[in-house]
Amino acid sequence: VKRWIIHVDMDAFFAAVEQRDNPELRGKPVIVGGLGRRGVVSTASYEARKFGIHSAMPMAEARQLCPKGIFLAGDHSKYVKVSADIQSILADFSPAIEPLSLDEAFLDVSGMEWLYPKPQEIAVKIKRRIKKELGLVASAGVAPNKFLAKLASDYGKPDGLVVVEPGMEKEFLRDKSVGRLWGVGATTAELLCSAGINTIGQLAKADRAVFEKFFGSAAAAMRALVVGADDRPVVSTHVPKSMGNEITFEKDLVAKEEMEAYCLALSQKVGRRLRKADLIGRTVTVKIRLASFKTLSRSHTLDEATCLDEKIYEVAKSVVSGMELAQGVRLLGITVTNLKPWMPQISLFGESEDKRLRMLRAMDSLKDRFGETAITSCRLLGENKYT
DNA sequence: TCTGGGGTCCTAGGACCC
DNA sequence: TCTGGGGTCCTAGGACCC
Repeated sequence: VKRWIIHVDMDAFFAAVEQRDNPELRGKPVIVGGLGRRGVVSTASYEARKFGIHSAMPMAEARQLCPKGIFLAGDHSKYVKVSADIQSILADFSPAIEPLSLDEAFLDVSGMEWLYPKPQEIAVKIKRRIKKELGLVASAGVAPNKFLAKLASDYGKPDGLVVVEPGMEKEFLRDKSVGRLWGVGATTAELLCSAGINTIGQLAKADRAVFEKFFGSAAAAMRALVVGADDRPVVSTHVPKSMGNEITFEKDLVAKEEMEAYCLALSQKVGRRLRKADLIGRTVTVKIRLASFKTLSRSHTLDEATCLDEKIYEVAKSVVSGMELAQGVRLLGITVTNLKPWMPQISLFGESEDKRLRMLRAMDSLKDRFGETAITSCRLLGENKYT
């Protein structure tokens, strides 16, 4: 039961889209990310990477490294559209597509030998079409499973196409660092390093007890992964488990009233997204990051699931007002979990809440048609600096 | 150079029920 | 009279991913 999985990953996606759409940016260091005081780098073009700039780096640091760089806020809705264009190209090659983010996806292309004797022919065609039709460069990895395909696409970047043939798994993995393993991040990699384990090859030689110690319940899966075994299927249907929005302030907040105003704006954002997705949720979680960077979360589970702004806000507000905060607040977030589909046929709310839902949906559609500023609640009038 | 915003999954303690 | 054990839900925190 041999599988062939392709992982397609766009090169420097956001920066590449900006360079595509503005020829003056081509060949130059372009950095897309937050432009505010506390912004971080989202994507750096390859020209910018030469200066040592990379994703998640604070913008201030990036500016130090490359003062002449071109710094852009980026345009998320544009990237969503380009992502859809990429997906529709992928859909011409297999119905089994699993997007991982806007710029990468897995494809299961097993059993297509009658059309393409070799799976890399599919990857070549995909790369060619993305280049020709979208003017963008993608890297691809072709392998018997997801883990290897993802590693392979990364290995050839940029403009790469790397195939891992069955039987070559261990050799391909041997010298890769343990941090490349799925689920091994900075914390675990550091622990492994301290134990003298730096490469996947070294980890593969370790005995069972070592895996138990470092990975606990994931030990068995990890032992499979280090020898290149991974039977996770490509799953094309995704059911969201949570939906949330958060904001980091330019200056830390101290006043509770200000925090509550942001709670309202965030609740409205989350509520609208829930309604758009036809979802309702029972648990509201408020996330607060203090000036010290210590992060707190407080959640409350309702009796009935909701997608109404004011229900979410009510919980968020009471949580925030009840907290004793000895420090300024640098981040505030609201997330709704415990989600389930909202059935338009059945009224899940009382009559007045159904009415309120119809009102909110009408406002949603006005905003869709005329823009976010088309309509605002009285509560926010005069305070729209928060939205 | 002080550290974004969108998520997923896991753990562990306590409440609560039978 | 001084004490069980399993299952499930809720909550808080943390690692990890792009």
